[in-house]
Amino acid sequence: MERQILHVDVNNAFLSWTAIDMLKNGSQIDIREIPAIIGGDESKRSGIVLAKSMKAKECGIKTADTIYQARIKCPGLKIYPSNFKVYREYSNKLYNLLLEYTDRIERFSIDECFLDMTNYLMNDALINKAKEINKRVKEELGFTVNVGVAHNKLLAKMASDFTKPDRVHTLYEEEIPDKMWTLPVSELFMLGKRTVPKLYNMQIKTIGDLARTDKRILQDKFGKHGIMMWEYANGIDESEVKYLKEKPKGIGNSVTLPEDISNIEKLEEILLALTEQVTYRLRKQKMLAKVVNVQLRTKDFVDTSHQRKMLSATASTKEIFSNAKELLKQMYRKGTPIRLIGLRLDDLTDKEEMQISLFDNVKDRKQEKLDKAIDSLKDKYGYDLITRAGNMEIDGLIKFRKD
DNA sequence: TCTGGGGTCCTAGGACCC
DNA sequence: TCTGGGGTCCTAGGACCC
Repeated sequence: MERQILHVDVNNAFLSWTAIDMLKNGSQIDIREIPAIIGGDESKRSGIVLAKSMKAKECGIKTADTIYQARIKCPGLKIYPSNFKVYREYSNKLYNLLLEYTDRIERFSIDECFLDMTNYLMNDALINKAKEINKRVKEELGFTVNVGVAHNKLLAKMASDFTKPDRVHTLYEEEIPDKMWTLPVSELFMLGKRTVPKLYNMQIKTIGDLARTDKRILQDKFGKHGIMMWEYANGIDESEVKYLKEKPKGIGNSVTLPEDISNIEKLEEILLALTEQVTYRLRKQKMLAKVVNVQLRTKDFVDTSHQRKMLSATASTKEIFSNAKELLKQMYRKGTPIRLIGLRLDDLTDKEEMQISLFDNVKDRKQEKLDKAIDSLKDKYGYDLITRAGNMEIDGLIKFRKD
């Protein structure tokens, strides 16, 4: 049976949401109407463009440009900081409105949703629903969305990416040659800046070129990725709308340091603060982790990571930190200036499913109680006030996250 | 005054086993 | 004297997404 899928994509999400939040707080200007961006903080060495207004886009500013580059492209550019708390709020408002249409909604990111409307509607009725969503979001929530209408997720997503803002587009199978094959191959979902030049060398320049390429040639050159890109180019995608909330597969946190650090003791202190934050989130998920991963980025942007599988899954701050510390020691070359340090936990399992380990001992249980006690203090008095690193300067680097 | 942070999935090579 | 081969697990790194 043919499926009916919508993809709802907020136009310039971070910028639009910042704009209406500012207006709500009495701002006289609508930053959607001027050359403006949402950017990181250059003084914290995270100065990149997160979102741009149409006028900023006309200057040639692209997402992930450095703010430095953006200012050169567009003198007089206005720059505003991001505020994820606000973004989550508006994202939830959108989600709640969409729930009136179906509960089969996959929140693909903070500003994108897939809706499975199969069994609800025929083509024409669905297009009307898409138009209604588009109109209602604008009138009731104050920002605009693009809505893509198709028979699978890939085509719905490609459709919502056509002309912007505030539009509804369809992409049915018979429309693929006109609407999709004519586009440059770089526009295809999952084709990034590494793959596109390789395709260009093979004289594959449009999505149509890719669709007409022998699948086996792509498989030989790109493996599984090659099969996938061929299928996508031909509009084939059987993946389901994942509307049930899934547990995370990994949890991590990393920081770009205010200045490069070449001192392992200092790095360890930051690693402890990261461990505290990540294990706190892990425990909130009621999960245990088996794999610990430490990432370093040098001042020259060389990334390395080392990971280790522990003998048993754990959520203990102490246990995970001791593993992380050893990984750091093992990979850090003395004197190397470090720009970024990160900690990730992978191979997560639900805590309930864990058997009581034979090696479970009094000491471990004591640690668990300690973690629990600290977590509830954090819940009660605020995350930042209760940390083991106990160093305000470092604690300030690691942001509290409410997942 | 260059170049974020949080994820997911895949690959390739080595170790080890039968 | 030549040098199996499949399978799994582990680790490091890469590609892509928003």
